[in-house]
Amino acid sequence: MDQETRGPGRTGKRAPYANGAKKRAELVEAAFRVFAEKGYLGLSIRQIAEAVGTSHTALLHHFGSKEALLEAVLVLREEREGPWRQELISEKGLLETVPAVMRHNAGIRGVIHLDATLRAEAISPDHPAHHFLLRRNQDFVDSVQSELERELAAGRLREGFPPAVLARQITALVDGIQLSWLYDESVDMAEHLQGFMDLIKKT
Amino acid sequence: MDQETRGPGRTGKRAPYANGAKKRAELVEAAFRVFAEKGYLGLSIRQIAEAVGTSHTALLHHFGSKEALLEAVLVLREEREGPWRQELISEKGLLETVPAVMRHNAGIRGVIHLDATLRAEAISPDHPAHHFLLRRNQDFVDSVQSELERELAAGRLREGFPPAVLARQITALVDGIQLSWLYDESVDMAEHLQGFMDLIKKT
DNA sequence: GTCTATACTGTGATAGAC
DNA sequence: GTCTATCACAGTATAGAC
Repeated sequence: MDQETRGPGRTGKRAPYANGAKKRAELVEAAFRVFAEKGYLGLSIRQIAEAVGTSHTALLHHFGSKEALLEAVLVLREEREGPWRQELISEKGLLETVPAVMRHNAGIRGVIHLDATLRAEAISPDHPAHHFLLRRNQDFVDSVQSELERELAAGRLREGFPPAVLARQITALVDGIQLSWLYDESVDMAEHLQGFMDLIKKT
Repeated sequence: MDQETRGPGRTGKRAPYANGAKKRAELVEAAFRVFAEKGYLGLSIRQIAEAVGTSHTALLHHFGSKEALLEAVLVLREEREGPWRQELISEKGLLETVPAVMRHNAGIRGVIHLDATLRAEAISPDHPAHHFLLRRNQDFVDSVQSELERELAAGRLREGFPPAVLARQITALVDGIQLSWLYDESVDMAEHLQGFMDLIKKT
């Protein structure tokens, strides 16, 4: 949650996670792999700990709660994929990037499953991951919207459809299609997003 | 789940739920009201039982499991709203009905919350409500698709966009926008669905 | 700082008395 | 049909060993 910018703990005493940051990072990494490979099927922290190779209390020592661990996994994913997405956007533009992201997501089912589950669980404002997920979603909407404004200014979009609405539609479509796909993998996520891009493109 | 057509139990002995059906229906009705009014916030069956006015074991006796109760609530909702939706479609057509349904859903937040939560929880195929939700979703996609084909044949839709893809996009958009709205009620669900309808309409 | 051991509360579920 | 125990399991909190 609150990992302020702070150099790798040289002093080794004052700050929490001064040396523990390394161990913590390993655990998140391992947990990420467990989710990505074995999927998210209502795993208890005891099961996660076993798959990762520690005790469940050790996990809690580093993360404080189960939800905090789950959130840390999603943060890791964001850190890992954010730059890659941004690069792809500036290379190929938004209209090609979104379907490409969907193709990529089809390869990390467990993480997408975790994402969908946590997002529904965290609807209540007092859920520990609520604000993180709300912010992440809003950031995504904002980033899509600014790209849409660029495309619109370049004359590549149909007129009369406000980017703010289109941005939220795209975001919602991603969420909804991922849910559909989690229920039935024969749903082609990229195709459905590509279809939407074709709808808003100037003919 | 398996409420076959069966007259109100006259004999009062052989069939399960012969007399219990009345009590069961009351319980579902009460549970529905609890969700619609107080919202779904990780309620335990003990809390639901208290709000409904029974013991949690009585609920389990009638429904077998918590998920079965939740599913029964969604079945009740389907039975209640299905006919209304169908009527609206034949009156106003699909393009006006979908936004109208979103306006209606904005008035039953707790049920929408329950729906979103259960849908994410039931992704795993061995979840008790998995097949019900998969079928309900597929039925919705099919029904939207056949309406789109009618609209297309009537010349009211842009050409080159297969109804099968559009139908799934609309379904996913409904799911995704409802999620967005659960996080932030200032999101206008009807507006976003109306916007999509405008995108696929023939100009 | 890191981890183990242990116990506490609440969950969904089951068995059996009435 | 309903209620009283009781169950195994969940997430969590704390004390203390290394």
